[in-house]
Amino acid sequence: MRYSNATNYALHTMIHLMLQPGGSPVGVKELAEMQKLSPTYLSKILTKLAKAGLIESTPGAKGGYKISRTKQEISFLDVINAIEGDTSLFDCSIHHEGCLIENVMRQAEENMKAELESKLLIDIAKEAQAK
Amino acid sequence: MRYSNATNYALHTMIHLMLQPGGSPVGVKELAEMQKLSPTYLSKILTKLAKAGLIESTPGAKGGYKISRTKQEISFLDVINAIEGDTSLFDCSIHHEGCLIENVMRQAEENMKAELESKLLIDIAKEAQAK
DNA sequence: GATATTAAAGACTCCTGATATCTGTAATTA
DNA sequence: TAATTACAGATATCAGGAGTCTTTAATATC
Repeated sequence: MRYSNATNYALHTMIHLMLQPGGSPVGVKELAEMQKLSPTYLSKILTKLAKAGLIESTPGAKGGYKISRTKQEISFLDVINAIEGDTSLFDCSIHHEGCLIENVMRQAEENMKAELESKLLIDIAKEAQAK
Repeated sequence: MRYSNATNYALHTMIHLMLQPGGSPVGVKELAEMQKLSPTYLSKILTKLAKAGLIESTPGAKGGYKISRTKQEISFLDVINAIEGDTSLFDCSIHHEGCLIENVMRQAEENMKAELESKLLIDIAKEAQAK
């Protein structure tokens, strides 16, 4: 099991948008070329991010995408949930109520999610810019 | 993304074997009926667990499977690694060296793994038995 | 208002891996 | 020897990931 490629693309795209000077939106074509993806495929990912409220889209000429929320608010977990959906890593289909094994797995999952929620994109963006 | 059903079956089987009195092995048929699986399918899962050194198999009449390691040593992570393989949840295929995003994801994964390594099957087995 | 530009949405294909069963073979013990 | 079991392999099915193409809707600029 592993996170999908789409999540990887989404994270990189978000970082890139954050490093964009001014409020001018960036077109899908430009974003797609950077990661060597087809614009239509990346569009699907961007649409998910937009529906989650992480970015804003403006159609038409000179349109594109830009960060919508205050940059300081967006965490890794926000992006992951937007793409993967917030499903749980483990469901015990055998015992339908209060499986002890499921409890342990859920607890471990929470530990990971907590870490991902505390990490903000803006910090990584600044770090990347410094290089 | 989620853990496979096989991991779920493996965990439940391990707990069951731990609660087995004495050192007598348990046959596949009995283990399979309990989880309503075909014996051949469960055999594959058991083989993985055996190759990982978590259980031992004795063929022949009155044969079956039993816990091999000292019970106190086996953690959730041991079982998961035996079934899922030791893969990482996130690989950045874009930047091949030192991706900042990958670093964050790996750190979060470590948090989860640490929790799963600290949880021992024997504790859950005892808890289940108390009920 | 017409046109060019861009995002949005849906249908579609391809492929991998998970899930699961059945059959047959080899090994071991009663 | 006969019964029981592990073990390997082939097969079928199904879901989801990955990605492309086409059409539709919205916006800005001339």
